Amino acid sequence: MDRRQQKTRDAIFRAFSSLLETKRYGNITVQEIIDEANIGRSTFYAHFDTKDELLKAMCTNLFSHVFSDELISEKTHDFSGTNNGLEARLSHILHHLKDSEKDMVGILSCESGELFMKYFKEYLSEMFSRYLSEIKVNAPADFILYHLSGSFAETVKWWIDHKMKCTPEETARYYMEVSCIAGITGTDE
Amino acid sequence: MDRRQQKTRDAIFRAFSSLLETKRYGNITVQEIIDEANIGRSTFYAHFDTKDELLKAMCTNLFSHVFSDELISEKTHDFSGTNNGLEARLSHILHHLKDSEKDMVGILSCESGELFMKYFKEYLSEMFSRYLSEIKVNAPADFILYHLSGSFAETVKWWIDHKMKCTPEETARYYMEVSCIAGITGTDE
DNA sequence: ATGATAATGAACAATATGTTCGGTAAATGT
DNA sequence: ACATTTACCGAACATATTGTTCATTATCAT
Repeated sequence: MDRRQQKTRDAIFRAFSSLLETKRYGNITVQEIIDEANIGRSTFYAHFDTKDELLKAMCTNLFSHVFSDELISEKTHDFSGTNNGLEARLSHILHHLKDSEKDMVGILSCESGELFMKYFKEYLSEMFSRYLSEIKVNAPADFILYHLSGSFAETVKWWIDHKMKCTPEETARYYMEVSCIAGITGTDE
Repeated sequence: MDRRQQKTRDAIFRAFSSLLETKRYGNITVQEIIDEANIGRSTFYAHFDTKDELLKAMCTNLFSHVFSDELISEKTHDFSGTNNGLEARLSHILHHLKDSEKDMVGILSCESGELFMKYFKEYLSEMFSRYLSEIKVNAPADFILYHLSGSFAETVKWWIDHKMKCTPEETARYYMEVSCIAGITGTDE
């Protein structure tokens, strides 16, 4: 990719991220992003058609990082043996999220949080579905999946709202405590 | 309250609700609400300073209805005896929500859902706090509360996304199944 | 060096915002 | 029934945002 594109793209992301720290997504205008990023009007629209697409791109960036281990371990199928249980995996995800703390706090602010959570849950749902067969709960499978993804996403939100003061391990522990999957280890087969 | 006020207020609510059926909250303009409600520009601003306040007012309306039994039973303290357990209470809330199905679907659409959920969880959190002492889970109390409110709100969302095809009772049952409060009855004392 | 690609900035029409104000119609209460 | 209060209207207003276009300039890749 052209260095110039990368540069402006980064500038836009940074500007957006910075604005999210002080304003709600819905109240941020394209104009402000342009001003903050210090780029030309037409340049912005050359990169993103809408504000929503910018947010989506940002989330995708983040998740591709956060879930990168997931994808790798899925591909190499080497997560069956050692300490790759569900709880450890959740800790892992939280660790990655902590790396992006600054962005997270902003993105999760109110309205944009809705979109973020939506995308986040999609990733989570896919992950949890691998454990579904182990779960013995008398409810529809899609409800269980919805619940697990949703409540873990909520856990992350709680964690961030509390300035990530707990360690990822503690947080993952709490989630397991409160979840109906307490018995699941994910270390089967 | 002046009949005229009530009339325009209703018109605004109806217009807003109707718009939410086809558009996302963030993409709805005040202008559209004005046109749909067929009122004067200044009239809208005489009622609501911002779009957010309109949404908030709508949510408050809804919840005061949905949680009305809650408040009554709390006041009269007569929910200790018979079938007033937690599960029954949750069913009750779902029943009330079903009455407002049309509004719900709209409000929950994406961005506005975030605000709706926020307000909803505040009510739920207050309700769940009454059961907190009974819950034996090794995690911070505020986390548990956050989790219970959040996951029940998510349950409602799931329910609505599925066109409320399950009965409120089934839905409440699923929630209890999947929740860490399965043992709680709420019929103590 | 040069052709290709990206950023610029200004200008554009179209729309949205939030406010003001005199006039009109309807409600209230006595 | 009447006078008074109150709400609505609608037009006009300055201001801001949006999304697009285009000619110009700067930067990149090779």
